[in-house]
Amino acid sequence: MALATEERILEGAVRALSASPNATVDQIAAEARVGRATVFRHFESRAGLLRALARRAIAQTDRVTRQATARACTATDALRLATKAVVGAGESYRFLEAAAELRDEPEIAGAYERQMSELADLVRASRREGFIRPDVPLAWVVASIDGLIWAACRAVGEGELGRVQAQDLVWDTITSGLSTGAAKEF
Amino acid sequence: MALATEERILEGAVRALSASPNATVDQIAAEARVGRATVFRHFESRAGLLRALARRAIAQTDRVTRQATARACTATDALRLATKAVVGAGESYRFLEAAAELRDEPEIAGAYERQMSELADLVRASRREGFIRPDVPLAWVVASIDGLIWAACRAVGEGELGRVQAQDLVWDTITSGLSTGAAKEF
DNA sequence: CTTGAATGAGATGTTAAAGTATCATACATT
DNA sequence: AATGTATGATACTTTAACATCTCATTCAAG
Repeated sequence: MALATEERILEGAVRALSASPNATVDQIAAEARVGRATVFRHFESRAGLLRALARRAIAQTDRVTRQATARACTATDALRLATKAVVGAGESYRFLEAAAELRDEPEIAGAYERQMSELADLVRASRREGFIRPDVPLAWVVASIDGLIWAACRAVGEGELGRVQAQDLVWDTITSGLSTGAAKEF
Repeated sequence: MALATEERILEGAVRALSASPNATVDQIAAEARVGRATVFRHFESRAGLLRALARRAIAQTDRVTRQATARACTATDALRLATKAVVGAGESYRFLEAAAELRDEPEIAGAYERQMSELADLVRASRREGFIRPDVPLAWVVASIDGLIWAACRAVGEGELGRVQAQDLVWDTITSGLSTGAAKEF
C-alpha cells in the first residue's frame, strides 16, 4: 500500500510541522505512526518531503481557489469566495508560515508569488467594479487580505474561532473594518 | 568596548535572522562584522543570543507601546497610537515571525501572550467607547489587528510600502475596511 | 504453504553547525 | 613603554540530525 503510506507520512508531516516547524524526520515519522526508514523509502530526503508537502499545499489552494472563482459572476464575488475557500483550506498550508527552508526553493517561492499576483488581479478587477477602495495602494490591499487570511488560519488552528466563523469574519472585516464608524473623530 | 560589541552582534543578528530565520552563528557574526568566537564570548550559546534578541525586541515593543498609550486621552486613541508605534518598531521584532525555536521558550511565549492580552484590554476599552464593533468576537478583533500589523511590517520590510504609509494604512483599514461600502450587495 | 513486497527496528556512516581552546594582535589606560 | 583586555583567526571537539544499510517480520497473492 505505497500510496496510503505516503499519504500517512504527508499528513503526519503536516501535523508535526504545524506543531514545530523544525520537526525532525524522527518526529514526523512518529507523528505518522511509521518507521523512520519508511520516510526515506518514499521521499529522497527531508527537503524532498517538504517540497512534496509544499507542492501539495499549493495544489490544494489552487484547487479550492479555482472552484470558488468558477461559480462567481462578478470579480468581487470571486474575491469573496476565494478568500473564504483559502481560509477553509488553511490546515493544509499553515505549516508553510514558519517553514524557513522552503522560502529559498524557487519553485515554492514562485508559486507563492503567483498566488499573490492572482490575488492582485482579483483585487484590481473588484476595484473596477467599485467595491475595493481606490484610495488604498493595491499592494496594501493584497498584503492586508493575505494578513487577515493568515490571522484567520492561526485563530482556527489555535481553537479561538470556528472555521466557518473565521471564514465569514475575514470578508466582513475586509468589507466593513472593525469599527462602528460612529467615532471617526478619534 | 563590551557594550558596543554586543550591540553590533544583536543588530547583525536581527539583520541575518530577518533574511533567513535559520541563519548560522557564522552568518550572524559575518553580518555583524565580528569574529565568530566573539559571539560566544558575549552570549553563552546561539539559543542564548536568540533569547537576548527576543527580550530586546519585547522590551522595545513594550517601550514604544507605553510611550504611545501614555499620551492618549481615550482608549481608542491609545489603540490607534499603540498600533502605529508597534508597526513603526517592526524591524526590531520581525525576525520573531519565523523563529520557530523561540516559541518553545516559556519566557518569550509568555511575553507574546501578555502583549496580546494587553491588546485585548485596549480593544475592550475602545469597544466601551463605542468605536470597536460589538458584533465581532473580541478574539477576532485582536487576531486581525495582529495580522494587519504583521502584514504591514512585512510590506515595509519588502519595500512595498513606506513605513509611515504602512502605519497609517493599518489604522485606516481597521477603521474603514478595504471596500467602498458602495456595493454591499455583493 | 510459499513467495515477494513493504515495513519496523536499530546499527552505522556522514555532515553541518555548535561550541571550545589557543595564540597573536590591536588598542586603551596608566 | 608596560600592562591588561577585547578581538580575530583558526584549529579542534562534540553533537544532533540526516541518510544508508541490514535483517527479521508481517501480510497479501497465488
